[in-house]
Amino acid sequence: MENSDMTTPKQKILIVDDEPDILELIEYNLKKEGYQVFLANNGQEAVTTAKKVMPDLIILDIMMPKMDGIEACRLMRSMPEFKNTFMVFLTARSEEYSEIAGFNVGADDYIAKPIKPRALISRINAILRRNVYSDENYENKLEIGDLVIDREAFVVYQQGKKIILAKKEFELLYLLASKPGKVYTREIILKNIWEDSVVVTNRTIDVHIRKLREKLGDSYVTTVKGVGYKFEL
Amino acid sequence: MENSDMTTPKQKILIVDDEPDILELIEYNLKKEGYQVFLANNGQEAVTTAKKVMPDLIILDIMMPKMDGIEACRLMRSMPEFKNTFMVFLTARSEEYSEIAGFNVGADDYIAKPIKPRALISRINAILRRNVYSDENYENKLEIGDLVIDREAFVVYQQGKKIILAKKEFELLYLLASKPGKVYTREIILKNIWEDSVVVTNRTIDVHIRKLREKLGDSYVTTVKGVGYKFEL
DNA sequence: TCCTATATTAAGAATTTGTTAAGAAGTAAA
DNA sequence: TTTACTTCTTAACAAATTCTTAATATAGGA
Repeated sequence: MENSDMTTPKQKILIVDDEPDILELIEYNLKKEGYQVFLANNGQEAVTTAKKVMPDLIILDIMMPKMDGIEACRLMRSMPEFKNTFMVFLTARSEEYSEIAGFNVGADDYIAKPIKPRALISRINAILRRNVYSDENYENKLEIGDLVIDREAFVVYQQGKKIILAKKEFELLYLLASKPGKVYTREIILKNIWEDSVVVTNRTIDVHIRKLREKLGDSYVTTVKGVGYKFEL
Repeated sequence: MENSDMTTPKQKILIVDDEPDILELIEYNLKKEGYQVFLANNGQEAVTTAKKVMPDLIILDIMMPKMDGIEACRLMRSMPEFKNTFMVFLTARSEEYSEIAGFNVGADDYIAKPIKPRALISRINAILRRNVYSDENYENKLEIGDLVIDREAFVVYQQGKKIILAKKEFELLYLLASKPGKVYTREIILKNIWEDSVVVTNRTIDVHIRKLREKLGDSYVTTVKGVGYKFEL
C-alpha cells in the first residue's frame, strides 16, 4: 500500500459527484488505500472545498447540478494555485473523454463508469505516483529571488526565514509574483483577488501593498505610477 | 475549450452595451465559461476600460449613446496596443454585418441578437481558441533599433539600460514607435493618449515630447513641422 | 525676413500614491 | 455566546510625482 508510511504525508483527494452512492464507493476504496478523502456534491462545492484543502487530485463527475465538472475543472485550472493539481473525470461513456480532451480543459485522465474499484485504485495510484517527485520539488511553490512563495502552506520564506502574511497580502504577492515584471492595474488586481460582488476603494489595495512592503521590504513590489504595481527584484 | 489549461491565464473579455440586461446576460454566460469579464456602458467607457485591462476580446454593441460601437472599434483599432485584440459586434439584424464589414473597421466577427447563450459561447470560444497561440506567444514588446519597449512591464530599455518613463511619455513613445516613419498629428495623438473628456493644449504634447527626448536622446522622435511627430531612427 | 510652429523652462495644479490610525468585520478560542 | 485577536477597509492627510500651462526663445518655411 502506498501513501501510508511515515515519511510521506497522506495525499489528499477530492471527489466530486452528485450521487452519494458513487461518492461513498470511491471514498471507501481510496481511504482503504491510505488517501485522505474529501467530498463535494457539485462543481461549486468542489471549488470551495478545493481552495480550502488543496487536494493533490480531484475526481470530477462530468454531469452535475449547479456547475458541471467541466466548468469546475476549467475554473480551477484558471487559478494559479491549482496549476499542479491533478484532475480526473468520471465519464459514463468512454467516448466522452475525447470530448473532454477536445475541450482542452486540462484534464489529466478519465475513469469510466461503472466504477471498478480495483481499476480505479490502480489508476489513481499511477497518476499520483507519477507526480510524487515533481510534486515534492516544485508543487505549489514559486521561487523568485530570495523568496519562496508556498501557496499550499500559505506561507512565504525570505532567505529561508518564514514570513507570515495575511490572506490578502499573500494573494497580492502571489498574483504579482506569478508574472514578474508585468504591471497589474488596480482593476485587474481587484478582479483577481476580490469577489466580484465586493467593491472596495482603490486605496485598499495601497494599504495591502504597504503591509506587504512592511513585511518583506521595499525591494519586491514596484509602483508604476498611473498604471499599477508589479513584482520586480 | 480553452482558457483553462495551466499555461494560459484567464482570458479577459470586455462587453460593451448600453442595455444592462444584455450586459448581465453575456457576463453571466462568459463568467460561467471561466472568462474574466469586464463591462462598459458605451464606447467611451469601452476605450477607457480596454486601455486599463487589456482584454483579449471585446464585444461591442453597434448602437450606443456617446460613442457607438463602430466608432469605438475604429478608434481602438488605430491604437497599437489593440493590434491583436479581437473585436466582435452585436447586431440586431444579421444583414448589418455586411455593413460593418463595409465600414472596414477591423471587426473580427459578429453575434446576432437576440443572443442565444450557447451559440454565443461557442462563437467566443472559437474566436479565442484561434488566438491562443498567437496571443500567448506574442510578446508585448516592441524592438526598434537599440530600444525595447515593453508595454506589459511599462518599461523601456535603451541598449539594455532600463529607462523609466512617466505614463504619458511611455504612451507617446509606444504610439509613435508602433509605426515608425508614420507621422502622427497632434489630434490623433490626443485621441489616442488622452481620455475623451480631457482637453489639453497642443503645447502639452510638446512638453511630453521634450521629456521623452530628454530621457532617450534626440534621435528617435522627429518633428514634422506643421503636421506632427514621428518615430524615426 | 517675417510669421508661425515648435522648443524650452519653470512654476504650480492636479493626480496618484504613501502612511497612519481608527473602527468594522471576521475568526478562533474560552 | 462572549471575548480576544487578527485582518480588512476606510478616511484623512502627507508626500511624491506627473501633468499642464504660460511665458519666452528658437527655428524653419513661405
